[in-house]
Amino acid sequence: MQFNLDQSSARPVYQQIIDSIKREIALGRISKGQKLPTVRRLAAQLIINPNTIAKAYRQLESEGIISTRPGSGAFVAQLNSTLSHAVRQKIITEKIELLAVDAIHMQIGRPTLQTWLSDTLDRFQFTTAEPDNDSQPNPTSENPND
Amino acid sequence: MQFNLDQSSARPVYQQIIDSIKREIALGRISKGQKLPTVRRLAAQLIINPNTIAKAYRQLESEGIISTRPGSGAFVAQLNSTLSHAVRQKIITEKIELLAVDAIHMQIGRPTLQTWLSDTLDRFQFTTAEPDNDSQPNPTSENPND
DNA sequence: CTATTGTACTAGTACATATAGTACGCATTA
DNA sequence: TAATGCGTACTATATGTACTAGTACAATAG
Repeated sequence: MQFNLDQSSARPVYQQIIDSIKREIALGRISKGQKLPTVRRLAAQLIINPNTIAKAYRQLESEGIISTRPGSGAFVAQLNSTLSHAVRQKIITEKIELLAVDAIHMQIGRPTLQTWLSDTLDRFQFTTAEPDNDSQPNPTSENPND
Repeated sequence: MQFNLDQSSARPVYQQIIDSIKREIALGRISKGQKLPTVRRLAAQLIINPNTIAKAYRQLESEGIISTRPGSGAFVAQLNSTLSHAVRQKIITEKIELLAVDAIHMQIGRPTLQTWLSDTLDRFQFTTAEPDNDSQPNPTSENPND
Protein backbone atom coordinates (compact mmCIF):
# COMPACT_ATOMS: atom_id res chain seq x y z
CA MET A 1 0.00 0.00 0.00
CA GLN A 2 1.40 3.34 -1.09
CA PHE A 3 0.33 6.72 0.26
CA ASN A 4 1.29 10.18 -0.79
CA LEU A 5 1.14 12.50 2.19
CA ASP A 6 1.45 16.23 1.73
CA GLN A 7 2.59 17.68 5.04
CA SER A 8 2.27 21.22 3.69
CA SER A 9 -1.33 20.71 2.66
CA ALA A 10 -4.12 22.43 4.53
CA ARG A 11 -5.90 19.08 4.69
CA PRO A 12 -5.09 17.30 7.99
CA VAL A 13 -2.83 14.28 7.75
CA TYR A 14 -5.36 11.93 9.33
CA GLN A 15 -7.90 13.13 6.75
CA GLN A 16 -5.47 12.47 3.91
CA ILE A 17 -5.06 8.92 5.19
CA ILE A 18 -8.82 8.48 5.25
CA ASP A 19 -9.08 9.86 1.72
CA SER A 20 -6.33 7.54 0.48
CA ILE A 21 -7.82 4.37 1.94
CA LYS A 22 -11.31 5.19 0.68
CA ARG A 23 -9.80 5.92 -2.71
CA GLU A 24 -7.93 2.62 -2.84
CA ILE A 25 -11.14 0.79 -2.03
CA ALA A 26 -13.14 2.75 -4.59
CA LEU A 27 -10.48 2.03 -7.19
CA GLY A 28 -10.79 -1.66 -6.40
CA ARG A 29 -7.13 -1.97 -5.48
CA ILE A 30 -8.06 -3.35 -2.07
CA SER A 31 -11.26 -5.24 -1.50
CA LYS A 32 -13.43 -6.72 1.21
CA GLY A 33 -11.70 -8.70 3.93
CA GLN A 34 -8.25 -7.57 2.94
CA LYS A 35 -5.92 -6.59 5.76
CA LEU A 36 -4.73 -3.03 6.12
CA PRO A 37 -1.30 -2.07 7.46
CA THR A 38 -1.10 -2.01 11.22
CA VAL A 39 -1.25 1.27 13.08
CA ARG A 40 2.37 1.17 14.17
CA ARG A 41 3.69 -0.13 10.87
CA LEU A 42 1.94 2.47 8.74
CA ALA A 43 3.02 5.16 11.19
CA ALA A 44 6.65 4.04 10.85
CA GLN A 45 6.33 3.97 7.06
CA LEU A 46 4.89 7.47 6.86
CA ILE A 47 7.10 8.76 9.69
CA ILE A 48 4.23 10.13 11.70
CA ASN A 49 2.79 9.43 15.13
CA PRO A 50 0.78 6.20 15.55
CA ASN A 51 -2.00 8.21 17.17
CA THR A 52 -2.64 9.91 13.85
CA ILE A 53 -3.14 6.57 12.10
CA ALA A 54 -5.30 5.37 14.98
CA LYS A 55 -7.49 8.43 14.61
CA ALA A 56 -7.96 7.74 10.91
CA TYR A 57 -8.81 4.07 11.53
CA ARG A 58 -11.21 5.05 14.31
CA GLN A 59 -13.14 7.31 11.98
CA LEU A 60 -13.08 4.80 9.12
CA GLU A 61 -14.56 2.21 11.45
CA SER A 62 -17.25 4.64 12.64
CA GLU A 63 -18.19 5.13 8.98
CA GLY A 64 -18.38 1.39 8.48
CA ILE A 65 -15.58 1.41 5.93
CA ILE A 66 -13.25 -0.89 7.85
CA SER A 67 -13.47 -3.31 10.73
CA THR A 68 -10.80 -3.39 13.44
CA ARG A 69 -9.98 -6.13 15.91
CA PRO A 70 -7.35 -5.71 18.62
CA GLY A 71 -4.73 -8.39 18.22
CA SER A 72 -5.61 -9.05 14.61
CA GLY A 73 -5.58 -5.80 12.71
CA ALA A 74 -7.82 -3.70 10.51
CA PHE A 75 -9.74 -5.11 7.58
CA VAL A 76 -11.79 -3.68 4.77
CA ALA A 77 -15.50 -4.10 5.50
CA GLN A 78 -18.35 -4.52 3.08
CA LEU A 79 -19.43 -1.64 0.90
CA ASN A 80 -22.62 -1.12 2.81
CA SER A 81 -23.79 2.30 3.81
CA THR A 82 -25.92 2.46 6.92
CA LEU A 83 -27.47 5.75 5.84
CA SER A 84 -30.88 6.07 4.29
CA HIS A 85 -31.18 6.88 0.64
CA ALA A 86 -32.58 10.33 1.42
CA VAL A 87 -29.64 11.20 3.66
CA ARG A 88 -27.14 9.95 1.12
CA GLN A 89 -28.79 11.96 -1.62
CA LYS A 90 -28.66 15.07 0.54
CA ILE A 91 -24.96 14.63 1.30
CA ILE A 92 -23.97 13.94 -2.30
CA THR A 93 -26.15 16.70 -3.71
CA GLU A 94 -24.58 19.24 -1.39
CA LYS A 95 -21.13 18.21 -2.60
CA ILE A 96 -22.31 18.47 -6.19
CA GLU A 97 -23.55 21.98 -5.49
CA LEU A 98 -20.19 23.10 -4.18
CA LEU A 99 -18.56 21.56 -7.22
CA ALA A 100 -20.96 23.35 -9.55
CA VAL A 101 -20.33 26.72 -7.90
CA ASP A 102 -16.58 26.31 -8.22
CA ALA A 103 -16.92 25.21 -11.83
CA ILE A 104 -19.00 28.25 -12.72
CA HIS A 105 -16.53 30.63 -11.11
CA MET A 106 -13.74 28.96 -13.05
CA GLN A 107 -15.78 29.26 -16.21
CA ILE A 108 -15.97 25.55 -16.82
CA GLY A 109 -18.87 24.81 -19.13
CA ARG A 110 -21.53 22.21 -18.63
CA PRO A 111 -20.42 19.72 -21.30
CA THR A 112 -16.81 20.03 -20.13
CA LEU A 113 -17.80 19.29 -16.54
CA GLN A 114 -19.88 16.30 -17.55
CA THR A 115 -17.03 14.96 -19.65
CA TRP A 116 -14.58 15.27 -16.78
CA LEU A 117 -16.99 13.47 -14.46
CA SER A 118 -17.43 10.71 -16.98
CA ASP A 119 -13.69 10.35 -17.44
CA THR A 120 -13.19 10.18 -13.70
CA LEU A 121 -15.89 7.57 -13.20
CA ASP A 122 -14.23 5.42 -15.86
CA ARG A 123 -11.20 5.08 -13.61
CA PHE A 124 -13.23 3.75 -10.69
CA GLN A 125 -15.11 0.55 -10.00
CA PHE A 126 -18.36 2.15 -10.92
CA THR A 127 -19.99 -0.83 -12.56
CA THR A 128 -20.49 -2.60 -9.25
CA ALA A 129 -21.62 0.44 -7.33
CA GLU A 130 -25.30 -0.28 -6.96
CA PRO A 131 -26.69 -3.29 -5.10
CA ASP A 132 -26.04 -5.59 -8.00
CA ASN A 133 -22.96 -7.77 -7.77
CA ASP A 134 -21.23 -9.55 -10.60
CA SER A 135 -18.92 -12.40 -9.76
CA GLN A 136 -15.48 -11.01 -10.38
CA PRO A 137 -12.64 -13.47 -9.92
CA ASN A 138 -10.26 -12.40 -7.20
CA PRO A 139 -6.89 -14.10 -7.42
CA THR A 140 -5.48 -12.21 -4.45
CA SER A 141 -4.97 -13.86 -1.11
CA GLU A 142 -8.33 -13.03 0.33
CA ASN A 143 -9.27 -13.58 3.91
CA PRO A 144 -12.86 -14.78 4.15
CA ASN A 145 -13.72 -14.32 7.75
CA ASP A 146 -16.74 -12.68 9.37
CA MET B 1 -29.12 39.44 0.61
CA GLN B 2 -29.99 36.54 2.86
CA PHE B 3 -27.50 34.15 4.46
CA ASN B 4 -28.04 31.01 6.43
CA LEU B 5 -25.21 30.58 8.89
CA ASP B 6 -24.84 27.37 10.84
CA GLN B 7 -22.83 28.15 13.95
CA SER B 8 -22.77 24.49 14.91
CA SER B 9 -21.30 23.43 11.59
CA ALA B 10 -17.72 22.25 11.36
CA ARG B 11 -17.26 24.60 8.43
CA PRO B 12 -15.80 27.93 9.60
CA VAL B 13 -18.16 30.90 9.56
CA TYR B 14 -15.97 32.95 7.25
CA GLN B 15 -15.94 29.99 4.84
CA GLN B 16 -19.71 29.72 4.95
CA ILE B 17 -19.91 33.40 4.00
CA ILE B 18 -17.55 32.80 1.08
CA ASP B 19 -19.63 29.81 -0.02
CA SER B 20 -22.85 31.79 0.19
CA ILE B 21 -21.62 34.75 -1.84
CA LYS B 22 -20.10 32.54 -4.51
CA ARG B 23 -23.35 30.60 -4.62
CA GLU B 24 -25.46 33.74 -5.02
CA ILE B 25 -23.26 34.82 -7.92
CA ALA B 26 -23.37 31.38 -9.52
CA LEU B 27 -27.14 31.33 -9.19
CA GLY B 28 -27.29 34.68 -10.94
CA ARG B 29 -29.02 36.37 -8.03
CA ILE B 30 -26.31 39.01 -7.83
CA SER B 31 -24.31 40.02 -10.85
CA LYS B 32 -21.30 42.01 -11.90
CA GLY B 33 -20.90 45.48 -10.46
CA GLN B 34 -23.54 44.98 -7.83
CA LYS B 35 -22.71 46.24 -4.36
CA LEU B 36 -22.35 43.80 -1.49
CA PRO B 37 -23.34 44.59 2.10
CA THR B 38 -20.71 46.49 4.03
CA VAL B 39 -18.47 44.68 6.47
CA ARG B 40 -19.98 46.27 9.55
CA ARG B 41 -23.54 46.06 8.29
CA LEU B 42 -23.37 42.38 7.39
CA ALA B 43 -21.64 41.68 10.70
CA ALA B 44 -24.45 43.37 12.56
CA GLN B 45 -27.05 41.46 10.56
CA LEU B 46 -25.44 38.07 11.21
CA ILE B 47 -24.47 39.01 14.78
CA ILE B 48 -20.83 38.12 14.31
CA ASN B 49 -17.58 40.03 14.52
CA PRO B 50 -16.77 42.40 11.62
CA ASN B 51 -13.31 40.86 11.38
CA THR B 52 -14.90 37.61 10.26
CA ILE B 53 -16.68 39.34 7.37
CA ALA B 54 -13.50 41.22 6.51
CA LYS B 55 -11.62 37.95 6.31
CA ALA B 56 -14.18 36.51 3.91
CA TYR B 57 -14.10 39.61 1.71
CA ARG B 58 -10.30 39.59 1.75
CA GLN B 59 -10.20 36.03 0.44
CA LEU B 60 -12.92 36.65 -2.11
CA GLU B 61 -10.92 39.57 -3.45
CA SER B 62 -7.74 37.47 -3.60
CA GLU B 63 -9.69 34.97 -5.72
CA GLY B 64 -10.85 37.75 -8.00
CA ILE B 65 -14.51 37.16 -7.13
CA ILE B 66 -15.15 40.63 -5.75
CA SER B 67 -13.47 44.00 -5.86
CA THR B 68 -13.19 46.12 -2.73
CA ARG B 69 -12.58 49.83 -2.47
CA PRO B 70 -12.04 51.52 0.90
CA GLY B 71 -14.55 54.31 1.21
CA SER B 72 -16.96 52.82 -1.32
CA GLY B 73 -17.62 49.20 -0.52
CA ALA B 74 -17.33 45.75 -2.03
CA PHE B 75 -18.59 44.92 -5.51
CA VAL B 76 -19.00 41.76 -7.55
CA ALA B 77 -16.21 41.49 -10.08
CA GLN B 78 -16.22 39.86 -13.48
CA LEU B 79 -16.46 36.14 -13.82
CA ASN B 80 -12.91 35.85 -15.02
CA SER B 81 -10.56 33.28 -13.62
CA THR B 82 -6.91 34.21 -13.63
CA LEU B 83 -5.87 30.59 -13.55
CA SER B 84 -4.73 28.68 -16.58
CA HIS B 85 -6.97 26.06 -18.07
CA ALA B 86 -4.64 23.27 -16.95
CA VAL B 87 -4.67 24.44 -13.34
CA ARG B 88 -8.44 24.81 -13.32
CA GLN B 89 -8.86 21.34 -14.77
CA LYS B 90 -6.59 19.92 -12.08
CA ILE B 91 -8.52 21.62 -9.28
CA ILE B 92 -11.94 20.60 -10.57
CA THR B 93 -10.86 17.06 -11.40
CA GLU B 94 -9.55 16.55 -7.87
CA LYS B 95 -12.91 17.65 -6.47
CA ILE B 96 -14.68 15.31 -8.86
CA GLU B 97 -12.48 12.47 -7.63
CA LEU B 98 -13.42 13.07 -4.02
CA LEU B 99 -17.06 13.19 -5.04
CA ALA B 100 -16.75 9.92 -6.94
CA VAL B 101 -15.10 8.17 -4.00
CA ASP B 102 -17.84 9.27 -1.64
CA ALA B 103 -20.52 8.25 -4.12
CA ILE B 104 -19.05 4.78 -4.48
CA HIS B 105 -18.85 4.26 -0.73
CA MET B 106 -22.47 5.34 -0.45
CA GLN B 107 -23.40 2.96 -3.25
CA ILE B 108 -24.66 5.65 -5.56
CA GLY B 109 -24.69 4.32 -9.12
CA ARG B 110 -23.24 6.06 -12.13
CA PRO B 111 -26.51 7.02 -13.84
CA THR B 112 -27.90 8.28 -10.54
CA LEU B 113 -24.87 10.47 -9.96
CA GLN B 114 -25.02 11.88 -13.46
CA THR B 115 -28.70 12.64 -13.05
CA TRP B 116 -28.12 14.47 -9.79
CA LEU B 117 -25.35 16.50 -11.38
CA SER B 118 -27.59 17.38 -14.29
CA ASP B 119 -30.42 18.40 -11.97
CA THR B 120 -28.07 20.59 -9.95
CA LEU B 121 -26.64 22.29 -13.02
CA ASP B 122 -30.16 23.13 -14.15
CA ARG B 123 -30.56 25.32 -11.09
CA PHE B 124 -27.47 27.38 -11.89
CA GLN B 125 -26.56 29.86 -14.57
CA PHE B 126 -24.79 27.21 -16.51
CA THR B 127 -25.81 28.29 -19.97
CA THR B 128 -23.56 31.33 -19.86
CA ALA B 129 -20.59 29.64 -18.32
CA GLU B 130 -18.32 29.15 -21.28
CA PRO B 131 -17.74 31.26 -24.34
CA ASP B 132 -20.92 33.27 -24.60
CA ASN B 133 -21.76 36.18 -22.32
CA ASP B 134 -25.03 37.42 -21.03
CA SER B 135 -26.97 40.40 -22.24
CA GLN B 136 -25.98 42.76 -19.45
CA PRO B 137 -25.11 46.21 -20.78
CA ASN B 138 -21.64 46.30 -19.38
CA PRO B 139 -19.08 47.60 -21.82
CA THR B 140 -16.05 46.86 -19.69
CA SER B 141 -13.17 44.89 -21.07
CA GLU B 142 -14.26 41.30 -21.07
CA ASN B 143 -11.06 39.36 -21.36
CA PRO B 144 -11.18 35.59 -21.56
CA ASN B 145 -7.46 35.19 -21.33
CA ASP B 146 -5.51 31.95 -21.72
C1' DC C 1 3.55 -17.96 27.99
C1' DT C 2 5.28 -13.86 24.70
C1' DA C 3 4.57 -10.79 20.92
C1' DT C 4 1.47 -8.11 18.29
C1' DT C 5 -2.57 -5.33 17.62
C1' DG C 6 -6.08 -1.75 18.39
C1' DT C 7 -7.56 1.28 21.99
C1' DA C 8 -7.52 4.79 25.66
C1' DC C 9 -5.64 7.86 28.34
C1' DT C 10 -2.58 12.28 29.75
C1' DA C 11 0.35 16.19 28.58
C1' DG C 12 2.27 19.59 25.67
C1' DT C 13 2.96 22.36 21.30
C1' DA C 14 1.38 24.64 17.24
C1' DC C 15 -2.04 26.53 14.43
C1' DA C 16 -6.72 28.14 12.94
C1' DT C 17 -10.95 30.34 14.18
C1' DA C 18 -13.40 33.95 16.19
C1' DT C 19 -14.08 37.88 19.19
C1' DA C 20 -12.83 42.55 20.98
C1' DG C 21 -10.96 46.91 20.56
C1' DT C 22 -8.35 50.53 18.27
C1' DA C 23 -6.48 53.10 14.56
C1' DC C 24 -5.48 54.43 9.71
C1' DG C 25 -6.34 55.79 4.80
C1' DC C 26 -9.66 56.50 1.17
C1' DA C 27 -14.24 58.00 -0.86
C1' DT C 28 -18.50 60.14 -0.66
C1' DT C 29 -21.28 63.90 0.70
C1' DA C 30 -23.19 67.76 3.14
C1' DT D 1 -13.64 71.78 4.43
C1' DA D 2 -15.52 68.68 7.79
C1' DA D 3 -18.16 64.65 8.82
C1' DT D 4 -19.38 60.21 7.85
C1' DG D 5 -19.00 55.65 6.03
C1' DC D 6 -16.01 52.32 4.02
C1' DG D 7 -12.25 48.55 3.84
C1' DT D 8 -7.99 47.50 6.05
C1' DA D 9 -4.42 46.59 9.59
C1' DC D 10 -2.94 45.69 14.02
C1' DT D 11 -2.75 43.68 18.89
C1' DA D 12 -4.65 40.81 22.37
C1' DT D 13 -7.42 37.00 24.07
C1' DA D 14 -10.05 32.66 24.19
C1' DT D 15 -11.30 28.34 22.19
C1' DG D 16 -10.93 24.22 19.46
C1' DT D 17 -8.35 21.12 16.44
C1' DA D 18 -4.22 18.66 14.82
C1' DC D 19 -0.28 16.42 15.97
C1' DT D 20 3.36 14.58 18.75
C1' DA D 21 5.01 11.94 22.80
C1' DG D 22 4.64 8.61 26.15
C1' DT D 23 2.31 5.13 28.80
C1' DA D 24 -0.86 1.55 29.78
C1' DC D 25 -4.46 -1.93 28.89
C1' DA D 26 -7.29 -5.75 26.66
C1' DA D 27 -7.76 -8.97 23.02
C1' DT D 28 -5.71 -11.97 19.60
C1' DA D 29 -2.13 -15.02 17.44
C1' DG D 30 1.49 -18.29 17.70
